[in-house]
Amino acid sequence: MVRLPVYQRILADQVRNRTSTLSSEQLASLAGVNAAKVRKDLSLLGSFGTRGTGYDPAFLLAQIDRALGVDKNWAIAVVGIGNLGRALTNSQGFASRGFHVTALFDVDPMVIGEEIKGLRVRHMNEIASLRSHERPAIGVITTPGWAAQEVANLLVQVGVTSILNFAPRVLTVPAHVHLRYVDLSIELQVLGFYRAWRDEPSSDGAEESEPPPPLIRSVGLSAPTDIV
Amino acid sequence: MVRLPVYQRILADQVRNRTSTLSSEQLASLAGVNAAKVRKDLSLLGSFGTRGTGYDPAFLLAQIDRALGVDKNWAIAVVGIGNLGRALTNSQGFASRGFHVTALFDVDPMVIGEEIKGLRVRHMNEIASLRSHERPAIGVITTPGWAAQEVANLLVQVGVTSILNFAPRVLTVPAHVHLRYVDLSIELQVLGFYRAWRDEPSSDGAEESEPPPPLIRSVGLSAPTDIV
DNA sequence: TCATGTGAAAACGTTCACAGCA
DNA sequence: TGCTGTGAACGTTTTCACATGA
Repeated sequence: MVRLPVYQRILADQVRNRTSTLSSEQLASLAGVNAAKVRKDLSLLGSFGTRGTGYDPAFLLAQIDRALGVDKNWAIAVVGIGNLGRALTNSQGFASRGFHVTALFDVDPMVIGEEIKGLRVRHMNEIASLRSHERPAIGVITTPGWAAQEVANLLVQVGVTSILNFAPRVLTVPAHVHLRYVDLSIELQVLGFYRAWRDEPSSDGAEESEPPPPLIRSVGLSAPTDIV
Repeated sequence: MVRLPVYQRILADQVRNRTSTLSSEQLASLAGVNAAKVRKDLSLLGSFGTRGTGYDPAFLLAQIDRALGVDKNWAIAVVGIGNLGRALTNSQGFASRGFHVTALFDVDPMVIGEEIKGLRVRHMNEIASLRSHERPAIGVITTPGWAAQEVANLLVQVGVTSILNFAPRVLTVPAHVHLRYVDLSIELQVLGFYRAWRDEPSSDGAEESEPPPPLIRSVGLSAPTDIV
């Protein structure tokens, strides 16, 4: 299931390229997984391929879009208009995935009033007075750590029940709120870890004699980040 | 293993707060997992807790740091100095996790020459002429999609064997290069998906009668992003 | 007494291998 | 013939439950 968005993007590419059919083998190699996985994944959505031929990219894409609820078009608010906040707001990817940014907040007077993508950055305190059509389903926190909890509180107050937190803070929210953490530097760390383990096969004399542990196969995003 | 960086950050927090002991239960609740998982995870590193009491945050943190190779201090190059590239370069998190940015590249004449964190942004073509002490172990690609493959080629040419790709492109690299994709909007999508499934319990009449699938437990970052 | 550390069981995800269909 | 779809086998991760030790 976690791979559906990957297939989605690849298929969109293929549709643009006018590819008429795509085998599980091809799709797998583009996605960097094996063919069995692709077939298993897709079979969970239904039987959308043709035996002996493959999949029709456009049709398959439509099925995945439906499964992923791209039609939902969630409203999201971004709080913290630093580099990452801007990157996310300007991102092309959101629209094509069923999200649109409806409100931007910060506390910095230098930033408040600025227009990004036609939206004026407002002071964080105005979160509480959001009008219903701007009221986000999802709040994205890209503030420094010290502000994150207060932002979360404000978002919860105004009825947000899903929060994506990029700030380097563990947040406390009511049980009904769905909270995810993203830490970009963990990705790097994993890469480094992986490298250390692969490229330097126990060249270190002082290391314990333990053989390489099973180690990292996929990384769950589950912790705060410093990138703001 | 993928959770160690999470524990790491939480422990660092606790050390700052002068917490003297921490039970697996407490650590678990901070990390958003269950206590059994925490104990299993930590037991793989060794027996660092005290029965009946818990763990000493500082000591445990030191063990995790060691296991994660924070001492390695990898050199990384960031290619593509847009919002995300800046966010990553300015990130506090890298240094504390054993990374330091040694080189910045772009193609935009407006950006080339700019100084960020004491590093001058250079033209992408200069990747090839990197001096050995700047030569990165890890390359981070935060360019638009169209530039990503060329950047990857240059990085590989200069001997980079680990690449973290934020660009919305599937890249081709030699087999010995370790490549990871990051897609920030997938996190949002997952959140939306999860919400759709939780908050709207089959209110849709036309939906298949299938009960909510097991669904997403952790998200592997494994696809390109649009955020650049 | 209380929380760790750990075998054993259960759940889960991946891979295999092939039947079934175009 | 060629590729999908899928049971069955396999391996890994998570959970359970409790013996162990401070």
